[in-house]
Amino acid sequence: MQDAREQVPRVTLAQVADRAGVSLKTASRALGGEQYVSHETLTKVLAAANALGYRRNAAASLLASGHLVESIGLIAGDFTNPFYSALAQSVEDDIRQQGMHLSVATSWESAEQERRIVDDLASRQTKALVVVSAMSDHADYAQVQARGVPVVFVDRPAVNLDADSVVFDNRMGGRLAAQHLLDLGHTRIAFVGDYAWLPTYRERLEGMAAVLDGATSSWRELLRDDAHDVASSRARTRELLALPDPPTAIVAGNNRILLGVLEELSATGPDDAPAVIGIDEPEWARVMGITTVAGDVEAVGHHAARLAVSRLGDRTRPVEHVVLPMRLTPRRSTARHGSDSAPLRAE
Amino acid sequence: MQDAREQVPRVTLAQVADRAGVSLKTASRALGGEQYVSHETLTKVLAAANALGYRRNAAASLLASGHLVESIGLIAGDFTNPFYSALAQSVEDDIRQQGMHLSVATSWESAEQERRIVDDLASRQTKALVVVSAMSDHADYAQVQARGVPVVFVDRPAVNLDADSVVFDNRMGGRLAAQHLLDLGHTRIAFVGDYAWLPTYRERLEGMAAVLDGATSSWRELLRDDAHDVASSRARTRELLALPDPPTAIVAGNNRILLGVLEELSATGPDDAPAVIGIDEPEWARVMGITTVAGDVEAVGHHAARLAVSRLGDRTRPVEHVVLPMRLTPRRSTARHGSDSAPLRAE
DNA sequence: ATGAAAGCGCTAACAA
DNA sequence: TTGTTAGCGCTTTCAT
Repeated sequence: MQDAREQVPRVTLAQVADRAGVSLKTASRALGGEQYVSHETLTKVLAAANALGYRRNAAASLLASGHLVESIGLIAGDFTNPFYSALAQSVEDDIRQQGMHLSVATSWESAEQERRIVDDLASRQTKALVVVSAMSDHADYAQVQARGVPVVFVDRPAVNLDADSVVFDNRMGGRLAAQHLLDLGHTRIAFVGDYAWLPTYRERLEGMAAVLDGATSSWRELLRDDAHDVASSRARTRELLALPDPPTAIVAGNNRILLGVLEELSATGPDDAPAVIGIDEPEWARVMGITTVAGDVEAVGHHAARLAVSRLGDRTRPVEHVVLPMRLTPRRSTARHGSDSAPLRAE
Repeated sequence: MQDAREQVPRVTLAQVADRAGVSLKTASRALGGEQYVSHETLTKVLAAANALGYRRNAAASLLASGHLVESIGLIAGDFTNPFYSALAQSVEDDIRQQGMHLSVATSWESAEQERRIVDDLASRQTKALVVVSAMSDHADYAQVQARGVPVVFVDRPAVNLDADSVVFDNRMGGRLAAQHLLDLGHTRIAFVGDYAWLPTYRERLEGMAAVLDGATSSWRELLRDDAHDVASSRARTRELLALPDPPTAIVAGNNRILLGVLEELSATGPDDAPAVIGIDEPEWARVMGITTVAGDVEAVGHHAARLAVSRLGDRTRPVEHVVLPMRLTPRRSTARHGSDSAPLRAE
């Protein structure tokens, strides 16, 4: 199938015009859907184009007409994660209003894949990049910027690079979660987190530490990380529940992890299920009665779009770092003990 | 902010080269990150570019280098809906492997918005279109095809147009749901559906009718449609529950609707909560124990990508219509009465 | 309703 | 390491 594309030495408008026996411009008019083409010529040209398998060269068309490509690229983990798809949606909303397109690409949290995509996107088509980066150092992005492509870092700040960024106040998030549980009287508080190299992970942890280090000694034993998907989160949760003295509360580091924790709890089905707090606000948290700590993802998208576009217009403006607050929404997954507190019942 | 972009009369490479006191090509090399540029020149050029606010014209660059833009466009309702984001992800996977980009755009289920997007995408940048169409007639898409842009219709078939399509066997879905409930002894079966004009809605309904029309007379009174979002779905559900003789089972026409139904049930919290079946398979259905009827969304994406790309290579191949099966996954939301059947407990 | 010529802004060869 | 010269494939005038 790829062969099919490569064998064909790219039919041009000139060839179509030739075959149809008309001028270049006439063929252009016909294919472009302009007016002032007789029905007869139209038919001829369309037939010729079809026979030759003609396809307009977008670059040439754009160039000649003076239109700008104006598309911005979004690179994120994967769009199956509602956090990323919500982000994509809000960036798209903004970007399209400005008459630009949004190209999406998935890094699957791989730094190499990210680098490949950035090269591909930035070096040619894309005017600006919004990226949830899987890299731990961003010095290389300086080249991208030097080539005139602004980069906005989202959810995770840029390291060793001067660039716009939009992130949540993750320390605040960690603090809120920990404090809420502490207030409820929990002392055995577990945290199941994403990859340990993630700045979001670290900051959330720091926030929890700020609250818990003085209050309870055990929590660091109840720390689990590297739970980037549902399966690994379930495994970590299983471990925790199997402990001689299992946690009475679990904080799930993001929505994927939360899903894993809940699946495991629902499968295990202990009657004394631990309290649960999820970081992120997936759409199902409300029905499931899960207490969450989250920021406004839409706002992130809007800020990112705004920063990307504004830098397109003014390259000299100083770098901006937007930090958005997180807030806690209490629900029944952390309701007081004695009341109906189990988030789920067993199968 | 838009002004910022329009005021600037588009700086060209030539101007940058001028200002840096080098040749056009040297400037090109510097900005392009090629080798064979002295550090000194590089600095000069970068400074000039920066001062002028230069940004490379992607179209010109692409054209000159002979590279193809090769991006395909996906138009769907909105990517906040997990059905669409899963679709986007699987199309992106395939498309990127072929060295192409995926551009996404949201119609918000508006035919006019869709038309605008199609014009925008198809007439210039995009090589092929994958669309979940909000239109009820697709004759106009013939122009798009005539201009050499293949269109693949996904989830909803093309009307009055010869085009590739990938859809689910929605009648089968309706039948499966209805039969399952009938087998469980339900007679008051409600259906809360999406917009009535949607082919998916109609077909699912037809499937249910095929099973229920002979078996129970009441079900058509328990039919509600036009529930495209969570709020309207909640409203329809509330209506149904308020009926003198409320349904003992509810089929939710898609994942948004399902969420609404569940939210309403959870808020209302009747102890004799109705059985629930959701059409679609959102990631949270398993934890919540919701019986679902769904097809393989990833497969849809893969087929769509395959069809789009293959038609790029062979325009003469006959149109293909892929119909994918749906299957039912029984969970506790339709567990037999007497056992622990409530899908949720009240707040 | 159709055609001829002149570029769009950039990069690939080639030369220096 | 840098500069010169041709175009890339298409759309725009401006004719006719």
